[in-house]
Amino acid sequence: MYRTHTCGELRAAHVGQTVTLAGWVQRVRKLGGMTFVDLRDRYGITQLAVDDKTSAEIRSVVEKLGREFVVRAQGKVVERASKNIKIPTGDVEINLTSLNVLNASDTPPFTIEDESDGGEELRAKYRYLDLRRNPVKNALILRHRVAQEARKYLDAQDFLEIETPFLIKSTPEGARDFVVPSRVHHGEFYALPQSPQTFKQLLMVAGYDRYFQIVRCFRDEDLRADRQPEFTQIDCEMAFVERQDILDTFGGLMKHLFKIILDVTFNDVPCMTYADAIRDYGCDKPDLRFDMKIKELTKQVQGKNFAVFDSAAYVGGTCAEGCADYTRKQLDELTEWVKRPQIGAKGLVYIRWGADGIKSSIDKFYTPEELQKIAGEFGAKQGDLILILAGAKKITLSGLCELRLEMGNRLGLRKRGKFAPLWVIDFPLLEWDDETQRFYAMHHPFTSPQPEDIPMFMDGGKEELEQVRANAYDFVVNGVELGGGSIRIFDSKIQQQMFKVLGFTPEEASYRFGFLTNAFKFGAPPHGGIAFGFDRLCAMFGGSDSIRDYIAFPKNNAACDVMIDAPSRIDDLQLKELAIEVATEKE
RNA sequence: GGUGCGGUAGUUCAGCUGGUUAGAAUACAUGCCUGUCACGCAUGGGGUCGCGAGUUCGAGUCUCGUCCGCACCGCCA
Repeated sequence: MYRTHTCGELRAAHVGQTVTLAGWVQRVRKLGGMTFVDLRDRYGITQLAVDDKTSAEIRSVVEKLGREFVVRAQGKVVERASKNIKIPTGDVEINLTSLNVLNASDTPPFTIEDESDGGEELRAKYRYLDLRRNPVKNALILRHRVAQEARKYLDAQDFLEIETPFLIKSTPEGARDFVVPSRVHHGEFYALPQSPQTFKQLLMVAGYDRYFQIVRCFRDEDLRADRQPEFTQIDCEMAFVERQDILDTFGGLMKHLFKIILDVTFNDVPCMTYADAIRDYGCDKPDLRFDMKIKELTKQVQGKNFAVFDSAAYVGGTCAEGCADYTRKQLDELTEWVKRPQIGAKGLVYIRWGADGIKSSIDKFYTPEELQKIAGEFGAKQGDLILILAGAKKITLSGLCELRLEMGNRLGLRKRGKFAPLWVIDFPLLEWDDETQRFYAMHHPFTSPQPEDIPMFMDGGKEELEQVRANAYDFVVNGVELGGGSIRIFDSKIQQQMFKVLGFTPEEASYRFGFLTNAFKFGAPPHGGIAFGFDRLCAMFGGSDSIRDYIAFPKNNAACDVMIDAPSRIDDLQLKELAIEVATEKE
């Protein structure tokens, strides 16, 4: 037996016992006549003590210890002469009776401490060392707990966890697929699932009316701090449900997880339509921890000879409370901020309601009364600063969304520890793409239109189709999209119309999705579902904007695993077996 | 595909308008130290300033290119 206890469990109550511990050397402190060794494992740190009463043999072993050596230590638990209240095992230490080095270690390239001296790149390369650090370890423990709690909750509600295949068929819609060549069928390819979407629908046809899976999904798109090419979803589907059943069931799951993981209680999750979200917040995932609603001013401000406003398709603003004391320099800096390519605004108009009355950057064009009226739109009061953007509607609204979030940050309104959950509903079903001159499904091609919009969907023209709302919903917390889903189409006539609207010929539709439409001929129940971004959920629980530390072995910005050096070339024999030739060297 | 920031000791960084032998902290090594727990003290080794061109009497510093990392835009049904 390598050990009798872990390095995290010994307390004063164990004093007098002889124990064996095994772990990694965190640090050796030599004080001349005495030496202390911090021994670390997953569970904690226990101090080993060596003094002149310790055998010479042990002392010579201790002499040679280095950081991260793996050792096995045997000895008696004793009460410390000077206790360390900072760690749970701080009342005791081990008087060594035996010490073996199980394995030496090279000096690690960065310190294995909570505040490591290692940069991100280095820690990524030595991820197995980074994983020894508490912040990463705790993130993975948190992830484990969230997964277990989600399973427990869903199991108790009769959901079955069923695995679906990873080697599936490429679908043309949506994100780029990761593709796997077939050795047996030259020139043919599997795709890795972007989500188990069609399989969970087939499970509904099969009668497994409550399904879930904590499952890896793959999308070959560029990365972000909150986006990895392989990521994990809590994927769920139910049969014989309407939208409200889904919102209740999975709002319940979220409530449960927030309560049990963070001890945060929220009441029923409010609903907001997509149209309202865009109108009031400029985006489909508003951060509702603070107000600062966006107001449209287009009609009100036009016709006063201010060309910027007169030529704009949309003028709108937001009110930053208590910011009237912004200096010229701060306003200039904010103007530069909105003009960055990421925001893309042409400029920034302000109305400042200071102690000396209302001043603005557009005083030439608007009377104080007119400015006052604009201020009134926002319910502004003395001391407030109104920020206005103008331009094309879509880009201006998204600029206002970013500006609102930025001002929210500056005003400290986006507090950690505060959670504002929200259902966003009634998304548009379709999006027109000018480049390819066709509609794309905003969610996916199996999303049902809202029941009352079905007639419009079945025989509407382009204008009508753009108006059709989807029976889809997103779960948003603090401006982060944590999940989304929809009620699915189960009527084959509606599904055929969907394929037609998306520009598939019946032959194409049958080639791509025939397996699904065929299945639907054999008694498909009404069904719908949702998928939660599990990594994002964990990052939110852990208070991080980045999901990387909640994944044991994440990819870097360029989708590489720098530890194992993937992706990498494969040898010619492998290529030959797969009947693949690499066309151009990417050098 | 694009924008921004960064790349200097094992590591994290400083290094001003170009100018002696490129510094600090930490890590590492050695010695001293009997209650440390970020132990302390002393000494020491450690550098192709990412790479390649260019400007200059002279480049870590300026210019161009290139590679790498991070954040973001596009993209992500």
